[in-house]
Amino acid sequence: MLEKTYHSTDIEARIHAAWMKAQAFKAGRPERARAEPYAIVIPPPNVTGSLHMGHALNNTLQDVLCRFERMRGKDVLWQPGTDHAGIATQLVVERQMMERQEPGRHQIGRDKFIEKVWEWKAESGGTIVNQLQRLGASCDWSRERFTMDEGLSRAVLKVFVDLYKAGLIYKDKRLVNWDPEFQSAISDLEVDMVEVKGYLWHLKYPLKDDPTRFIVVATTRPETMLGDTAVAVHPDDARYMDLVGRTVVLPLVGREIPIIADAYSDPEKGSGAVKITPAHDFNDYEVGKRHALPLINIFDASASLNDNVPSQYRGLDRCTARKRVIADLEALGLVAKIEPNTHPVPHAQRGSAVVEPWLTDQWYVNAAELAKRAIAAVEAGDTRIIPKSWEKTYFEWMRNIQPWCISRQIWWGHQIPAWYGPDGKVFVAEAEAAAVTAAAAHYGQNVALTRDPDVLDTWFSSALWPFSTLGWPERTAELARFYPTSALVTGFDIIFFWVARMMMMGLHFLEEVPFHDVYIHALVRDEKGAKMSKTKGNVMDPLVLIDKYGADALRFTLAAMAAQGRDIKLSTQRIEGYRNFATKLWNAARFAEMNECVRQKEFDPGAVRQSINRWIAGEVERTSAAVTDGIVSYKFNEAATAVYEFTWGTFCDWYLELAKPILTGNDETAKAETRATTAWALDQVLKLLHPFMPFITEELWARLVEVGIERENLLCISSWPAFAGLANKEADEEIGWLVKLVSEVRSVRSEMNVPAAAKIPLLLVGASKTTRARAEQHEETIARLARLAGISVAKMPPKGAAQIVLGEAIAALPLAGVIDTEAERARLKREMEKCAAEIRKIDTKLANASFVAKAPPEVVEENRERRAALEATEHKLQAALKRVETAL
RNA sequence: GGGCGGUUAGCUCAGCGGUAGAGCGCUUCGUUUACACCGAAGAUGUCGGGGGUUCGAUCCCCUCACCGCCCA
Repeated sequence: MLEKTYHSTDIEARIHAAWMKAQAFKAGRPERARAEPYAIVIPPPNVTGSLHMGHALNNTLQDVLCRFERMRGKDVLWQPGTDHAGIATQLVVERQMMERQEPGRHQIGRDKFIEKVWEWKAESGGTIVNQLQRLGASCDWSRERFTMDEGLSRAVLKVFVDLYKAGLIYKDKRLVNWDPEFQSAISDLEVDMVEVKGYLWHLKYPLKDDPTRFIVVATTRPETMLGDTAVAVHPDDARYMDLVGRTVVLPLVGREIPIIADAYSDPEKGSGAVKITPAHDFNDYEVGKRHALPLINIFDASASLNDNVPSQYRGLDRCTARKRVIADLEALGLVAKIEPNTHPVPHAQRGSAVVEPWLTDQWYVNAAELAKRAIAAVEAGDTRIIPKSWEKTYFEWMRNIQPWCISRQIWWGHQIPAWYGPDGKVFVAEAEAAAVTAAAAHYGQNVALTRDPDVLDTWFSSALWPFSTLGWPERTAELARFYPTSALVTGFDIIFFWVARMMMMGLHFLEEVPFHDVYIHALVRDEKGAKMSKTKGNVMDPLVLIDKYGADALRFTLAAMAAQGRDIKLSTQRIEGYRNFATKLWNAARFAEMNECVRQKEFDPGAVRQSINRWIAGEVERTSAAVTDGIVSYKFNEAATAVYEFTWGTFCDWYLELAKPILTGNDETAKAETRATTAWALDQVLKLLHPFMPFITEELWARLVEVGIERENLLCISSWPAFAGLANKEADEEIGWLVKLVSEVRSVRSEMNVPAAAKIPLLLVGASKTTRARAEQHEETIARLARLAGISVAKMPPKGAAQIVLGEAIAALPLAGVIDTEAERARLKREMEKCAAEIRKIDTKLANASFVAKAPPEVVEENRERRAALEATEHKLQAALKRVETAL
């Protein structure tokens, strides 16, 4: 016997264990060898990470897809794993070493340090994997991968070497985002623009040929003036026309630098003239390239001033340098103005150092070349981006793609397979031996080689994820079966980093897109719409919510709110509502159990005779179609809503209520059929709900057959409901009438303040044969649901009766003595007014000649029919009102 | 500055050419043996403003306002 309330915490771990034991999520189950494959690779979470709300949404949606397709009979591979998160992991381990007051990484050396990282990984890495399991993620956990695994590392080496040989990887000196604290290049992804309150300094640079004349430049970073190599003005800026081509003498430095004309300079901003520091600003770098300006690097790796600046500034850090430069310029009277200014400053996501654009030698991927096919594939529809609006973002980025800097000056990661000879010549090979051989051939003798100390960007290995996890570069059976994968589900913030790069690599190395569909979902925000962040303290921990409301409730909430193109503002109230929904389902199952609604083998929903059973079968059919449509079109909210409404609003509110009189009655045939139908319909609910609420449905699936026929399978590998021909017009109309009658009677009772306990008679007036038959057949049910004493037929409504117009008939509730006649009169009047207003609206339409002429005939016809029906109702109401008024 | 998205019931959000919907909250009633994490009934909307297209606009187009995000 089921308990009265569903307790998620009691069952979730047990159900998860059952799934694991049955290996239910293993791809390549033998009985599905011929089934259609369906594959999703998880966007690998960071190995140092823990589950946040974004993961919860992302993985809920993937799980909905996977569980759904698995139930549809496909051979599903949901490939799990984590990435090695080079910088984040190295930081975590270094911090830990520091806390333990152990020697730093430079002291213990690279190999020892890497060992320590692996130790850390073994102990505390991948907690997110367990957390995903708590969410119910049906990944094939036996295939879990890590980007630093041997096989995946081999893939990285091969890709690097192949791309190098193809000239698509090369070394270059360019500006990169440099983290001076961490002393590594970092990716754009790892840079956050933070609005910072600072100043705009207006500096005066004297003209070389007329030191009494100055050009004023405005800057937020005055210390970089030591590296200026030009001043730029807008070509159309009349104020400076005569200055273009002349030179100024850079104060403090004494360097003579040109005044150039470049549209980059914004005449509206500051003074309209801008200093150009090509080695320390991305925009200036581009200007420098256009005008062949020299690049003067003034910082060392820790962003302190180097030997390229006058001696008094050497060795100063950025902050001190700024103060000194300003002080010195002020002393010279060269600061024209200082105004407060808020501007974005790049900060490193990890460690939050101010990022410095810095000129270094790094390895690059020629992304523009690889992007060509990635663009074409989306244009051709080989990969669909859903919702389509994101295509634009994808194309925009791909068409303006910059060389991809892939080297990082850290230790944890895939060390770049490049070796240098004594003269600096580079030998790229998958293994050192091959590099040595190549070097020997080149130099004509054996020479000592030094390996490039840098490692590759973590994203470099993540880009290979859709095929490296399947065994590539080996041509494995999994690769043949599951590549290209079916879908990738991710947030829009990483379209560029995952989607774009996976596309490039997949197309280059496998000659096929990595996935057919890319579903881009929204961001989860707090209930006020703010982005969740640790600093704001508004993060909602999914695990806390799972503990409190159950994984099913959290998942259902996320899915139900995952409307395309809109962020999710999550509130606990909503989760609570879906927790209640789980309890509702639990109690419906409990009711079924108490009434011995036992599953029957060979039950045929198309063969039931009772109208409520025929009706519910049709409703199941409609619902399963709606849920299926919703999921296949990635409209998760529509699918979730459809199954919710059916379960609560149709199955619980009406079907079970209508079934009660039969289940407690004496018609054994009807009772047996209704029991079987209830069991069947409940099974269908469990199935339709399973992708969203896997735990409770799996539990009920097992518990509902404690008596009766055993299940052949766990719910998660049972079959998805797909029916045709169950809908029955007659039954639908009959039950529709019944529902309407009961609702109207309840409504009138409530409005007339009839005490809930009072049982009153109902008289049908002017009812057709069909109506009378329906009333007779369902008398007991109607009486029970509407709390009536009985139903009979009458020629006229008795005096002082409340009257309900229902189709051709009037249902009269003789309430003489109970009823407030004046209230009834008001009620009828209100009803009439509503009718009349509708009729007026329709009349306006029908009186419009062009509406009748131009609107589709079926719309015109529909309006005519509606009008006729409304008019009939109005007449009946009119008559009813008259009767009430004469009684007054 | 460029681009994208939003503005619908008190709140959170669906809908998106032809009778405005849900959940929560609110009001009233109710312990009818599945469920008070419940049931029944009810109230609440110039669908951001202004133009336009259309027989008809919450929905399509233009424009303005406000909010948010991305890029520069």
